[in-house]
Amino acid sequence: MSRAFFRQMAKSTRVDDVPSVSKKALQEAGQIFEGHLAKLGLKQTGQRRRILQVFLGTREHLSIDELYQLVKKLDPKVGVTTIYRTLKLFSQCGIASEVELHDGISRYEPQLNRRSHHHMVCTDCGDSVEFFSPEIEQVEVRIGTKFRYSTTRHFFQIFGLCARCSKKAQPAEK
Amino acid sequence: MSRAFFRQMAKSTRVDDVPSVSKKALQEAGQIFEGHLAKLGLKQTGQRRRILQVFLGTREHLSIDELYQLVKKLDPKVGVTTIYRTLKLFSQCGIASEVELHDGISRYEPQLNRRSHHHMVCTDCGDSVEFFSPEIEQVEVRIGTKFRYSTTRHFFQIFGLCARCSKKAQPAEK
DNA sequence: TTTGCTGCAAAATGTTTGCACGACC
DNA sequence: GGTCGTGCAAACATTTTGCAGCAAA
Repeated sequence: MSRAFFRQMAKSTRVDDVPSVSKKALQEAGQIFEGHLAKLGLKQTGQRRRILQVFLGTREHLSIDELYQLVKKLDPKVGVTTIYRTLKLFSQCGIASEVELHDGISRYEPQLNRRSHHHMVCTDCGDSVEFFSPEIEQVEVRIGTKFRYSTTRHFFQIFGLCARCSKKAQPAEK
Repeated sequence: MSRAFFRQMAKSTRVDDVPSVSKKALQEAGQIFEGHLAKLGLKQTGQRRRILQVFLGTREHLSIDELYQLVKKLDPKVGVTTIYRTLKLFSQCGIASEVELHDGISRYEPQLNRRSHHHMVCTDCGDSVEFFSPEIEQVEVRIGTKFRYSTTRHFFQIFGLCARCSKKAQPAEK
């Protein structure tokens, strides 16, 4: 029963511009998503499958609109509304995580593929750097245990000025 | 020259509902702000002074509207627009930091008073725990150095289920 | 006196909602 | 067949912008 979802997804894969996903990731996410839908009494649909597939093929923090554009290449008939609603579902079951980049736009990225990477964002020019940090994982575990939370994810982001912008700001500083 | 700002601010303080600020904090922030304005060739105004004063008296992540309501008690004539513009200035010079609580609303909190505390939030019931973690500071420093960013702050938040909610969820899980 | 600031209202942006039709189970 | 999902358009909420009068330097 749990495989139906994945099999159906595999069928609908064949558009050039849409990034491709590894079977394994697709299967893993498909199962999680299917389980989540079942738990809530929701249905599997073509749109949800396609959005998941496209979404999993991405890496960078995607705005709703960017994902919308990508999905439209695979299925021109989808509406933005569906993207919003579906991403909310992804978020709920841990397939997607929301990334706030300071620009007032909601951004999401796949959570399953990419374990724990974080962003450092320049508050002036908006440039960002990606980094990894195992300590952060450990903190999540430690704090979770301490307060008896079963943790699912975390959000960590550093803000500051990138080299260029801080150079620009320095001379005027007294 | 650098004290004028603080002195003027002190004068305008006397409304009951508005949280009070310590002189020290007010002075420190006032100087930073004044310097920032000077650097950009901007002017000191009564509104900016009052907004700073009210803002410094707060602790929790404030939405623009919440701050707006507070400021109006002190000065009923201010407009929201001014709050937006002024908070942007606070942000720029490190007096305020933006806090994204994943609810689509921009929130700010004083950066100078409160050092590095974090939250762990239950995604089911919304309950939250506050905790401190020195490792996180270290990561900020290390990553900042590595990529030549001059960091000003970070945001760290853990998500999961609190003890009660995870107990509730267990039995249904297969 | 010059330049920047303010508040208002209008505009722009991002997101949510109501609804009729269509798809899934 | 019943329920849930979809896309559209309208509604909503938040934030930004243009502008005329006001205030600080």
